[in-house]
Amino acid sequence: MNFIIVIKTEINTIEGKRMLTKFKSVEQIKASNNIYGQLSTAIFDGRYIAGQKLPSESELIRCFNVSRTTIREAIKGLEASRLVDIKRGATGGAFVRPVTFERVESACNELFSAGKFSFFELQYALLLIGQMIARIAAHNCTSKDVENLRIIASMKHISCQVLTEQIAGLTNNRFLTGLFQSLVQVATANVKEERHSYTISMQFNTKGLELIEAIAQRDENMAEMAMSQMLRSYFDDR
Amino acid sequence: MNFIIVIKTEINTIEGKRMLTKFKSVEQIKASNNIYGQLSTAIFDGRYIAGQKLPSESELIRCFNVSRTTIREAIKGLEASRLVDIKRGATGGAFVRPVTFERVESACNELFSAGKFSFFELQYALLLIGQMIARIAAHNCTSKDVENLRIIASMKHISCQVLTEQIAGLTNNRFLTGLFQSLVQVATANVKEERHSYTISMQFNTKGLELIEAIAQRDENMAEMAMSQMLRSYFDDR
DNA sequence: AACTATTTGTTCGTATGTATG
DNA sequence: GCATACATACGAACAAATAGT
Repeated sequence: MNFIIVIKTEINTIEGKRMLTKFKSVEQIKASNNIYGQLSTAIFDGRYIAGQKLPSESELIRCFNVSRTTIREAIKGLEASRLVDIKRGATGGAFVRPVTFERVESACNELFSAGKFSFFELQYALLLIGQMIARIAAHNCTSKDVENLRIIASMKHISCQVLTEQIAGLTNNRFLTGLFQSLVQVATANVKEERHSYTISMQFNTKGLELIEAIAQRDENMAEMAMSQMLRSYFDDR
Repeated sequence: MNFIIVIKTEINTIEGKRMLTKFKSVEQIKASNNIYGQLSTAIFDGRYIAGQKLPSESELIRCFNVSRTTIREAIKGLEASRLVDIKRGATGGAFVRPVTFERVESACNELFSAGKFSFFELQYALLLIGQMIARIAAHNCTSKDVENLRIIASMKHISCQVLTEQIAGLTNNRFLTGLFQSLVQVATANVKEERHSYTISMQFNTKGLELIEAIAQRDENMAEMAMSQMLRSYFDDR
Protein backbone atom coordinates (compact mmCIF):
# COMPACT_ATOMS: atom_id res chain seq x y z
CA MET A 1 0.00 0.00 0.00
CA ASN A 2 2.72 2.41 0.91
CA PHE A 3 4.36 1.71 -2.41
CA ILE A 4 1.35 2.94 -4.30
CA ILE A 5 1.29 6.19 -2.39
CA VAL A 6 4.98 6.76 -3.08
CA ILE A 7 4.54 6.21 -6.80
CA LYS A 8 1.55 8.54 -6.95
CA THR A 9 3.56 11.27 -5.24
CA GLU A 10 6.39 10.89 -7.71
CA ILE A 11 4.09 11.28 -10.66
CA ASN A 12 2.33 14.29 -9.31
CA THR A 13 5.35 16.22 -8.06
CA ILE A 14 8.49 15.10 -9.84
CA GLU A 15 7.27 14.03 -13.26
CA GLY A 16 4.90 16.95 -13.58
CA LYS A 17 1.46 17.25 -15.12
CA ARG A 18 2.55 16.99 -18.74
CA MET A 19 3.53 13.38 -18.25
CA LEU A 20 0.14 12.44 -16.89
CA THR A 21 -1.50 12.56 -20.30
CA LYS A 22 0.54 9.53 -21.26
CA PHE A 23 -1.27 7.42 -18.75
CA LYS A 24 -4.74 6.05 -18.99
CA SER A 25 -7.18 6.78 -16.21
CA VAL A 26 -7.03 3.99 -13.69
CA GLU A 27 -10.80 4.38 -13.28
CA GLN A 28 -10.67 4.01 -9.52
CA ILE A 29 -13.00 1.04 -9.44
CA LYS A 30 -14.09 -0.01 -6.02
CA ALA A 31 -12.40 -3.12 -4.74
CA SER A 32 -15.66 -4.94 -4.07
CA ASN A 33 -16.96 -4.09 -7.54
CA ASN A 34 -13.74 -5.31 -9.06
CA ILE A 35 -14.07 -8.61 -7.23
CA TYR A 36 -17.76 -8.84 -8.11
CA GLY A 37 -16.88 -8.36 -11.76
CA GLN A 38 -14.14 -10.95 -11.75
CA LEU A 39 -16.30 -13.54 -10.04
CA SER A 40 -19.39 -12.88 -12.17
CA THR A 41 -17.51 -13.12 -15.46
CA ALA A 42 -15.91 -16.29 -14.18
CA ILE A 43 -19.41 -17.68 -13.68
CA PHE A 44 -20.70 -16.51 -17.07
CA ASP A 45 -17.61 -17.89 -18.77
CA GLY A 46 -18.31 -21.24 -17.20
CA ARG A 47 -15.17 -21.30 -15.08
CA TYR A 48 -17.54 -22.08 -12.25
CA ILE A 49 -20.35 -24.40 -13.23
CA ALA A 50 -23.78 -24.61 -11.62
CA GLY A 51 -23.78 -26.18 -8.18
CA GLN A 52 -20.09 -25.61 -7.68
CA LYS A 53 -18.90 -23.76 -4.60
CA LEU A 54 -16.94 -20.56 -4.81
CA PRO A 55 -13.85 -20.39 -2.61
CA SER A 56 -14.73 -19.64 1.00
CA GLU A 57 -14.49 -16.11 2.31
CA SER A 58 -11.14 -16.77 3.96
CA GLU A 59 -9.75 -18.23 0.75
CA LEU A 60 -10.98 -15.25 -1.24
CA ILE A 61 -9.35 -12.94 1.28
CA ARG A 62 -5.99 -14.57 0.55
CA CYS A 63 -6.76 -14.71 -3.15
CA PHE A 64 -7.66 -11.04 -3.62
CA ASN A 65 -5.68 -9.69 -0.70
CA VAL A 66 -8.52 -7.57 0.68
CA SER A 67 -10.50 -7.50 3.88
CA ARG A 68 -13.36 -9.77 4.70
CA THR A 69 -15.83 -6.91 4.51
CA THR A 70 -14.88 -6.24 0.91
CA ILE A 71 -15.19 -9.90 -0.02
CA ARG A 72 -18.55 -10.10 1.67
CA GLU A 73 -19.84 -7.04 -0.20
CA ALA A 74 -18.83 -8.63 -3.48
CA ILE A 75 -20.54 -11.90 -2.61
CA LYS A 76 -23.65 -10.01 -1.51
CA GLY A 77 -23.70 -8.53 -4.98
CA LEU A 78 -23.49 -11.97 -6.56
CA GLU A 79 -26.34 -13.14 -4.38
CA ALA A 80 -28.50 -10.12 -5.24
CA SER A 81 -27.84 -10.79 -8.92
CA ARG A 82 -29.03 -14.35 -8.33
CA LEU A 83 -25.72 -15.75 -9.43
CA VAL A 84 -25.07 -17.66 -6.21
CA ASP A 85 -26.97 -19.18 -3.32
CA ILE A 86 -25.36 -18.83 0.06
CA LYS A 87 -25.48 -21.51 2.72
CA ARG A 88 -24.10 -21.30 6.20
CA GLY A 89 -22.40 -23.88 8.35
CA ALA A 90 -19.50 -26.25 7.99
CA THR A 91 -20.42 -27.26 4.45
CA GLY A 92 -21.68 -23.81 3.58
CA GLY A 93 -20.45 -21.29 1.08
CA ALA A 94 -21.52 -19.51 -2.09
CA PHE A 95 -22.87 -22.01 -4.62
CA VAL A 96 -23.31 -20.85 -8.19
CA ARG A 97 -26.81 -21.04 -9.58
CA PRO A 98 -27.53 -22.20 -13.11
CA VAL A 99 -27.79 -19.27 -15.52
CA THR A 100 -31.28 -19.62 -16.99
CA PHE A 101 -34.06 -17.57 -18.54
CA GLU A 102 -35.35 -17.11 -15.02
CA ARG A 103 -33.14 -14.01 -15.26
CA VAL A 104 -35.27 -12.60 -18.06
CA GLU A 105 -38.38 -13.61 -16.18
CA SER A 106 -37.47 -11.73 -13.03
CA ALA A 107 -36.37 -8.70 -15.04
CA CYS A 108 -39.83 -8.63 -16.65
CA ASN A 109 -41.52 -9.13 -13.31
CA GLU A 110 -39.64 -6.17 -11.89
CA LEU A 111 -40.60 -4.01 -14.85
CA PHE A 112 -44.22 -5.01 -14.41
CA SER A 113 -44.09 -4.22 -10.69
CA ALA A 114 -42.64 -0.84 -11.57
CA GLY A 115 -45.58 -0.22 -13.89
CA LYS A 116 -43.51 -0.09 -17.04
CA PHE A 117 -46.14 -2.01 -18.96
CA SER A 118 -49.64 -3.29 -18.34
CA PHE A 119 -50.84 -6.84 -18.19
CA PHE A 120 -52.75 -6.23 -21.39
CA GLU A 121 -49.59 -5.17 -23.20
CA LEU A 122 -47.77 -8.25 -21.98
CA GLN A 123 -50.63 -10.51 -22.97
CA TYR A 124 -50.82 -9.01 -26.43
CA ALA A 125 -47.11 -9.60 -27.01
CA LEU A 126 -47.47 -13.09 -25.64
CA LEU A 127 -50.26 -13.86 -28.09
CA LEU A 128 -48.26 -12.60 -31.05
CA ILE A 129 -45.14 -14.52 -30.15
CA GLY A 130 -47.21 -17.59 -29.35
CA GLN A 131 -48.83 -17.44 -32.77
CA MET A 132 -45.46 -17.25 -34.47
CA ILE A 133 -44.20 -20.16 -32.45
CA ALA A 134 -47.28 -22.23 -33.25
CA ARG A 135 -46.74 -21.66 -36.97
CA ILE A 136 -43.10 -22.68 -36.79
CA ALA A 137 -43.93 -25.66 -34.60
CA ALA A 138 -46.56 -26.86 -37.07
CA HIS A 139 -44.04 -26.44 -39.84
CA ASN A 140 -41.26 -28.34 -38.08
CA CYS A 141 -43.31 -31.03 -36.38
CA THR A 142 -42.07 -34.59 -36.98
CA SER A 143 -43.89 -37.82 -36.24
CA LYS A 144 -41.74 -38.27 -33.14
CA ASP A 145 -42.79 -34.82 -31.95
CA VAL A 146 -46.40 -35.83 -32.46
CA GLU A 147 -45.89 -38.75 -30.10
CA ASN A 148 -44.65 -36.45 -27.35
CA LEU A 149 -47.57 -34.11 -27.89
CA ARG A 150 -50.03 -37.00 -27.71
CA ILE A 151 -48.62 -37.94 -24.31
CA ILE A 152 -49.39 -34.47 -23.04
CA ALA A 153 -52.83 -34.61 -24.65
CA SER A 154 -53.60 -37.85 -22.83
CA MET A 155 -53.26 -36.20 -19.43
CA LYS A 156 -56.36 -35.28 -17.51
CA HIS A 157 -55.35 -31.69 -17.04
CA ILE A 158 -53.00 -30.11 -19.49
CA SER A 159 -50.27 -27.99 -17.94
CA CYS A 160 -49.82 -24.72 -19.78
CA GLN A 161 -46.15 -24.62 -18.90
CA VAL A 162 -45.44 -28.13 -20.11
CA LEU A 163 -47.43 -27.78 -23.30
CA THR A 164 -45.99 -24.42 -24.30
CA GLU A 165 -42.49 -25.61 -23.52
CA GLN A 166 -42.95 -28.67 -25.72
CA ILE A 167 -44.36 -26.66 -28.58
CA ALA A 168 -41.85 -23.85 -28.31
CA GLY A 169 -39.10 -26.45 -28.37
CA LEU A 170 -40.21 -27.43 -31.86
CA THR A 171 -38.88 -24.12 -33.12
CA ASN A 172 -35.35 -25.42 -32.46
CA ASN A 173 -34.59 -21.95 -31.18
CA ARG A 174 -33.43 -21.80 -27.60
CA PHE A 175 -33.84 -18.05 -27.39
CA LEU A 176 -37.39 -18.03 -28.67
CA THR A 177 -38.28 -20.95 -26.43
CA GLY A 178 -36.77 -19.40 -23.32
CA LEU A 179 -38.31 -16.02 -24.02
CA PHE A 180 -41.76 -17.45 -24.59
CA GLN A 181 -41.60 -19.59 -21.47
CA SER A 182 -40.48 -16.59 -19.45
CA LEU A 183 -43.37 -14.49 -20.68
CA VAL A 184 -45.86 -17.25 -19.94
CA GLN A 185 -44.49 -17.40 -16.41
CA VAL A 186 -44.64 -13.64 -15.95
CA ALA A 187 -48.20 -13.49 -17.24
CA THR A 188 -49.26 -16.43 -15.08
CA ALA A 189 -47.70 -14.87 -12.00
CA ASN A 190 -49.42 -11.55 -12.57
CA VAL A 191 -52.84 -12.60 -13.82
CA LYS A 192 -55.65 -11.75 -11.44
CA GLU A 193 -56.32 -14.61 -9.05
CA GLU A 194 -60.08 -14.85 -9.47
CA ARG A 195 -59.71 -15.56 -13.14
CA HIS A 196 -58.46 -19.06 -12.57
CA SER A 197 -61.81 -20.74 -12.21
CA TYR A 198 -62.63 -24.34 -12.97
CA THR A 199 -64.64 -23.58 -16.09
CA ILE A 200 -61.79 -21.61 -17.55
CA SER A 201 -59.49 -24.52 -16.89
CA MET A 202 -61.82 -26.83 -18.81
CA GLN A 203 -61.93 -24.46 -21.75
CA PHE A 204 -58.16 -24.22 -21.68
CA ASN A 205 -57.93 -28.01 -21.84
CA THR A 206 -60.17 -28.12 -24.89
CA LYS A 207 -58.18 -25.43 -26.66
CA GLY A 208 -54.94 -27.18 -25.78
CA LEU A 209 -56.15 -30.35 -27.47
CA GLU A 210 -57.12 -28.38 -30.56
CA LEU A 211 -53.67 -26.84 -30.66
CA ILE A 212 -51.98 -30.21 -30.42
CA GLU A 213 -54.18 -31.55 -33.22
CA ALA A 214 -53.40 -28.59 -35.44
CA ILE A 215 -49.67 -28.93 -34.96
CA ALA A 216 -49.81 -32.69 -35.46
CA GLN A 217 -51.56 -32.08 -38.77
CA ARG A 218 -48.98 -29.43 -39.64
CA ASP A 219 -51.73 -26.94 -40.27
CA GLU A 220 -49.96 -23.64 -39.64
CA ASN A 221 -53.01 -21.41 -39.86
CA MET A 222 -55.01 -23.68 -37.59
CA ALA A 223 -52.11 -23.90 -35.14
CA GLU A 224 -51.78 -20.14 -35.00
CA MET A 225 -55.44 -19.71 -34.26
CA ALA A 226 -55.54 -22.50 -31.71
CA MET A 227 -52.54 -21.11 -29.84
CA SER A 228 -54.16 -17.71 -29.72
CA GLN A 229 -57.40 -19.12 -28.39
CA MET A 230 -55.65 -21.33 -25.88
CA LEU A 231 -53.64 -18.46 -24.44
CA ARG A 232 -56.73 -16.28 -24.35
CA SER A 233 -58.66 -18.89 -22.46
CA TYR A 234 -55.73 -19.36 -20.11
CA PHE A 235 -55.56 -15.69 -19.29
CA ASP A 236 -59.28 -15.20 -19.80
CA ASP A 237 -59.18 -11.84 -21.46
CA ARG A 238 -62.90 -11.29 -21.35
CA MET B 1 -33.78 -11.35 20.43
CA ASN B 2 -34.01 -13.22 23.68
CA PHE B 3 -37.78 -13.34 23.29
CA ILE B 4 -37.50 -15.23 20.05
CA ILE B 5 -35.27 -17.82 21.59
CA VAL B 6 -37.69 -18.30 24.47
CA ILE B 7 -40.63 -18.81 22.14
CA LYS B 8 -38.70 -21.28 20.02
CA THR B 9 -37.87 -23.31 23.11
CA GLU B 10 -41.50 -23.38 24.19
CA ILE B 11 -42.65 -24.62 20.84
CA ASN B 12 -40.03 -27.28 20.56
CA THR B 13 -40.29 -28.69 24.08
CA ILE B 14 -43.66 -27.91 25.60
CA GLU B 15 -46.03 -27.73 22.66
CA GLY B 16 -44.46 -30.70 20.95
CA LYS B 17 -43.86 -31.46 17.31
CA ARG B 18 -47.50 -31.88 16.31
CA MET B 19 -48.14 -28.21 16.87
CA LEU B 20 -45.32 -27.17 14.57
CA THR B 21 -47.32 -27.93 11.44
CA LYS B 22 -49.59 -25.04 12.34
CA PHE B 23 -46.81 -22.56 11.94
CA LYS B 24 -45.16 -21.37 8.83
CA SER B 25 -41.42 -21.63 8.59
CA VAL B 26 -39.91 -18.39 9.83
CA GLU B 27 -37.34 -18.72 7.04
CA GLN B 28 -34.58 -17.17 9.12
CA ILE B 29 -33.92 -14.45 6.63
CA LYS B 30 -30.64 -12.64 6.92
CA ALA B 31 -30.85 -9.08 8.13
CA SER B 32 -29.04 -7.74 5.08
CA ASN B 33 -31.33 -9.68 2.75
CA ASN B 34 -34.34 -8.42 4.65
CA ILE B 35 -33.18 -4.84 4.21
CA TYR B 36 -32.33 -5.47 0.57
CA GLY B 37 -35.85 -6.77 0.04
CA GLN B 38 -37.52 -3.87 1.78
CA LEU B 39 -35.51 -1.29 -0.12
CA SER B 40 -35.89 -3.00 -3.50
CA THR B 41 -39.65 -3.37 -3.21
CA ALA B 42 -39.80 0.26 -2.12
CA ILE B 43 -38.04 1.16 -5.35
CA PHE B 44 -40.23 -1.07 -7.52
CA ASP B 45 -43.34 0.26 -5.85
CA GLY B 46 -42.24 3.76 -6.70
CA ARG B 47 -41.83 4.88 -3.10
CA TYR B 48 -38.42 6.02 -4.26
CA ILE B 49 -38.43 7.51 -7.71
CA ALA B 50 -35.51 7.63 -10.12
CA GLY B 51 -32.77 10.03 -9.18
CA GLN B 52 -33.89 10.22 -5.60
CA LYS B 53 -31.39 9.50 -2.87
CA LEU B 54 -31.89 6.71 -0.42
CA PRO B 55 -31.35 7.64 3.22
CA SER B 56 -27.67 7.80 4.08
CA GLU B 57 -25.98 4.83 5.69
CA SER B 58 -26.17 6.40 9.12
CA GLU B 59 -29.87 7.13 8.70
CA LEU B 60 -30.51 3.57 7.57
CA ILE B 61 -28.60 2.32 10.60
CA ARG B 62 -31.06 4.15 12.84
CA CYS B 63 -33.98 3.16 10.64
CA PHE B 64 -33.33 -0.59 10.59
CA ASN B 65 -31.41 -0.77 13.84
CA VAL B 66 -28.53 -2.77 12.41
CA SER B 67 -24.84 -2.20 11.95
CA ARG B 68 -23.12 -0.25 9.27
CA THR B 69 -21.68 -3.36 7.66
CA THR B 70 -25.11 -4.93 7.29
CA ILE B 71 -26.51 -1.80 5.67
CA ARG B 72 -23.56 -1.70 3.32
CA GLU B 73 -24.07 -5.31 2.27
CA ALA B 74 -27.69 -4.56 1.48
CA ILE B 75 -26.76 -1.48 -0.52
CA LYS B 76 -24.10 -3.47 -2.35
CA GLY B 77 -26.85 -5.83 -3.36
CA LEU B 78 -28.96 -2.98 -4.68
CA GLU B 79 -25.99 -1.72 -6.65
CA ALA B 80 -25.27 -5.16 -8.12
CA SER B 81 -28.94 -5.41 -9.12
CA ARG B 82 -28.51 -2.06 -10.85
CA LEU B 83 -31.19 -0.50 -8.73
CA VAL B 84 -28.99 2.28 -7.36
CA ASP B 85 -25.87 4.19 -8.29
CA ILE B 86 -23.52 5.01 -5.45
CA LYS B 87 -21.63 8.27 -5.28
CA ARG B 88 -19.08 9.29 -2.74
CA GLY B 89 -18.40 12.58 -1.05
CA ALA B 90 -20.44 15.19 0.74
CA THR B 91 -23.30 15.01 -1.76
CA GLY B 92 -22.91 11.26 -2.20
CA GLY B 93 -25.22 8.43 -1.34
CA ALA B 94 -27.24 5.74 -3.06
CA PHE B 95 -29.29 7.20 -5.90
CA VAL B 96 -32.03 5.08 -7.40
CA ARG B 97 -31.72 4.30 -11.09
CA PRO B 98 -34.71 4.35 -13.40
CA VAL B 99 -36.19 0.87 -13.86
CA THR B 100 -35.95 0.29 -17.60
CA PHE B 101 -35.76 -2.50 -20.16
CA GLU B 102 -32.01 -2.25 -19.78
CA ARG B 103 -32.71 -4.95 -17.16
CA VAL B 104 -34.02 -7.32 -19.81
CA GLU B 105 -31.14 -6.37 -22.03
CA SER B 106 -28.46 -7.24 -19.50
CA ALA B 107 -30.26 -10.47 -18.59
CA CYS B 108 -30.14 -11.48 -22.26
CA ASN B 109 -26.51 -10.44 -22.55
CA GLU B 110 -25.64 -12.62 -19.59
CA LEU B 111 -27.47 -15.58 -21.06
CA PHE B 112 -25.63 -15.07 -24.33
CA SER B 113 -22.29 -14.89 -22.53
CA ALA B 114 -23.18 -18.10 -20.75
CA GLY B 115 -23.81 -19.73 -24.13
CA LYS B 116 -27.51 -20.32 -23.52
CA PHE B 117 -28.34 -19.38 -27.09
CA SER B 118 -26.46 -18.56 -30.26
CA PHE B 119 -26.33 -15.30 -32.14
CA PHE B 120 -28.22 -16.98 -34.94
CA GLU B 121 -31.06 -17.95 -32.63
CA LEU B 122 -31.28 -14.42 -31.29
CA GLN B 123 -31.23 -12.95 -34.76
CA TYR B 124 -33.97 -15.27 -35.94
CA ALA B 125 -36.22 -14.27 -33.05
CA LEU B 126 -35.40 -10.65 -33.68
CA LEU B 127 -36.45 -10.95 -37.31
CA LEU B 128 -39.74 -12.58 -36.42
CA ILE B 129 -40.64 -10.03 -33.77
CA GLY B 130 -39.49 -7.22 -36.05
CA GLN B 131 -41.77 -8.45 -38.80
CA MET B 132 -44.73 -8.54 -36.45
CA ILE B 133 -43.97 -5.05 -35.25
CA ALA B 134 -43.62 -3.75 -38.80
CA ARG B 135 -47.06 -5.12 -39.67
CA ILE B 136 -48.68 -3.55 -36.65
CA ALA B 137 -46.84 -0.29 -37.23
CA ALA B 138 -48.03 -0.15 -40.83
CA HIS B 139 -51.54 -0.84 -39.63
CA ASN B 140 -51.51 1.84 -36.93
CA CYS B 141 -49.53 4.52 -38.72
CA THR B 142 -51.16 7.97 -38.75
CA SER B 143 -50.21 10.98 -40.83
CA LYS B 144 -48.50 12.48 -37.82
CA ASP B 145 -46.43 9.34 -37.41
CA VAL B 146 -45.45 9.62 -41.06
CA GLU B 147 -44.03 13.07 -40.37
CA ASN B 148 -41.79 11.74 -37.63
CA LEU B 149 -40.61 8.91 -39.84
CA ARG B 150 -39.81 11.34 -42.64
CA ILE B 151 -37.58 13.28 -40.29
CA ILE B 152 -35.57 10.16 -39.60
CA ALA B 153 -35.50 9.36 -43.31
CA SER B 154 -34.06 12.80 -44.06
CA MET B 155 -30.96 12.10 -41.99
CA LYS B 156 -27.74 11.22 -43.74
CA HIS B 157 -27.20 8.05 -41.79
CA ILE B 158 -30.17 6.29 -40.29
CA SER B 159 -29.66 5.07 -36.74
CA CYS B 160 -30.99 1.57 -36.29
CA GLN B 161 -31.82 2.25 -32.66
CA VAL B 162 -33.74 5.43 -33.38
CA LEU B 163 -35.64 3.99 -36.33
CA THR B 164 -36.63 0.76 -34.63
CA GLU B 165 -37.68 2.64 -31.52
CA GLN B 166 -39.89 4.94 -33.55
CA ILE B 167 -41.49 2.10 -35.47
CA ALA B 168 -41.93 -0.14 -32.44
CA GLY B 169 -43.59 2.77 -30.68
CA LEU B 170 -46.35 2.67 -33.30
CA THR B 171 -47.53 -0.60 -31.82
CA ASN B 172 -48.71 1.35 -28.75
CA ASN B 173 -47.38 -1.54 -26.73
CA ARG B 174 -44.70 -0.62 -24.23
CA PHE B 175 -43.75 -4.22 -23.59
CA LEU B 176 -43.31 -5.10 -27.23
CA THR B 177 -41.40 -1.91 -27.84
CA GLY B 178 -39.08 -2.38 -24.89
CA LEU B 179 -38.48 -6.02 -25.69
CA PHE B 180 -37.67 -5.33 -29.32
CA GLN B 181 -35.32 -2.49 -28.45
CA SER B 182 -33.57 -4.67 -25.92
CA LEU B 183 -33.06 -7.44 -28.44
CA VAL B 184 -31.73 -5.00 -31.02
CA GLN B 185 -29.24 -3.77 -28.43
CA VAL B 186 -28.17 -7.27 -27.47
CA ALA B 187 -27.71 -8.29 -31.07
CA THR B 188 -25.80 -5.12 -31.87
CA ALA B 189 -23.53 -5.60 -28.89
CA ASN B 190 -22.75 -9.18 -29.80
CA VAL B 191 -22.51 -9.03 -33.59
CA LYS B 192 -19.05 -9.70 -34.88
CA GLU B 193 -17.07 -6.50 -35.26
CA GLU B 194 -15.83 -6.99 -38.80
CA ARG B 195 -19.36 -7.17 -40.10
CA HIS B 196 -19.94 -3.47 -39.65
CA SER B 197 -18.42 -2.31 -42.86
CA TYR B 198 -19.27 0.83 -44.78
CA THR B 199 -21.01 -0.95 -47.61
CA ILE B 200 -23.28 -2.75 -45.20
CA SER B 201 -24.13 0.55 -43.62
CA MET B 202 -25.16 1.94 -47.01
CA GLN B 203 -27.35 -1.05 -47.71
CA PHE B 204 -28.91 -0.69 -44.29
CA ASN B 205 -29.73 2.93 -45.07
CA THR B 206 -31.49 1.96 -48.30
CA LYS B 207 -33.51 -0.75 -46.60
CA GLY B 208 -34.42 1.64 -43.81
CA LEU B 209 -35.86 4.09 -46.32
CA GLU B 210 -37.87 1.29 -47.94
CA LEU B 211 -39.23 0.32 -44.54
CA ILE B 212 -40.30 3.87 -43.79
CA GLU B 213 -42.01 4.12 -47.16
CA ALA B 214 -43.86 0.86 -46.64
CA ILE B 215 -45.12 1.89 -43.22
CA ALA B 216 -46.09 5.35 -44.48
CA GLN B 217 -48.16 3.68 -47.19
CA ARG B 218 -49.65 1.32 -44.61
CA ASP B 219 -48.61 -1.65 -46.70
CA GLU B 220 -48.32 -4.37 -44.07
CA ASN B 221 -46.82 -7.04 -46.31
CA MET B 222 -44.30 -4.62 -47.72
CA ALA B 223 -43.44 -3.36 -44.24
CA GLU B 224 -42.87 -6.86 -42.96
CA MET B 225 -40.53 -7.67 -45.81
CA ALA B 226 -38.67 -4.37 -45.55
CA MET B 227 -38.14 -4.79 -41.81
CA SER B 228 -36.78 -8.26 -42.36
CA GLN B 229 -34.40 -7.08 -45.05
CA MET B 230 -33.29 -4.09 -43.04
CA LEU B 231 -32.46 -6.17 -40.00
CA ARG B 232 -30.69 -8.73 -42.15
CA SER B 233 -28.57 -6.05 -43.76
CA TYR B 234 -27.85 -4.58 -40.34
CA PHE B 235 -26.62 -7.85 -38.95
CA ASP B 236 -25.34 -9.07 -42.32
CA ASP B 237 -26.45 -12.65 -42.05
CA ARG B 238 -24.41 -13.89 -44.95
C1' DA C 1 -25.31 -36.16 23.54
C1' DA C 2 -21.31 -33.39 23.59
C1' DC C 3 -17.37 -31.53 21.40
C1' DT C 4 -14.85 -29.58 17.50
C1' DA C 5 -13.90 -27.55 13.09
C1' DT C 6 -15.47 -24.86 9.36
C1' DT C 7 -18.07 -21.34 7.41
C1' DT C 8 -21.17 -17.60 7.11
C1' DG C 9 -23.69 -13.61 9.79
C1' DT C 10 -23.30 -9.45 12.55
C1' DT C 11 -21.20 -5.82 15.13
C1' DC C 12 -17.82 -2.43 16.63
C1' DG C 13 -13.89 0.64 16.26
C1' DT C 14 -10.79 3.02 13.44
C1' DA C 15 -8.65 5.14 9.54
C1' DT C 16 -8.78 6.93 4.90
C1' DG C 17 -10.57 8.81 0.43
C1' DT C 18 -13.58 12.13 -1.87
C1' DA C 19 -16.50 15.92 -2.84
C1' DT C 20 -18.90 20.34 -1.28
C1' DG C 21 -18.95 24.77 0.68
C1' DG D 1 -6.85 25.70 3.81
C1' DC D 2 -10.39 23.79 6.72
C1' DA D 3 -14.60 21.74 8.37
C1' DT D 4 -18.22 18.71 7.13
C1' DA D 5 -20.67 14.81 5.28
C1' DC D 6 -20.47 10.89 3.03
C1' DA D 7 -18.61 6.44 1.22
C1' DT D 8 -14.56 3.01 1.28
C1' DA D 9 -11.75 -0.12 3.59
C1' DC D 10 -9.53 -2.82 7.26
C1' DG D 11 -9.26 -5.83 11.35
C1' DA D 12 -10.83 -7.94 15.36
C1' DA D 13 -14.28 -10.12 17.76
C1' DC D 14 -18.29 -12.80 18.67
C1' DA D 15 -22.77 -15.23 17.18
C1' DA D 16 -25.01 -18.83 14.76
C1' DA D 17 -25.51 -22.70 11.65
C1' DT D 18 -23.97 -27.14 10.04
C1' DA D 19 -21.35 -31.48 9.53
C1' DG D 20 -18.42 -34.80 11.35
C1' DT D 21 -16.27 -37.18 15.31
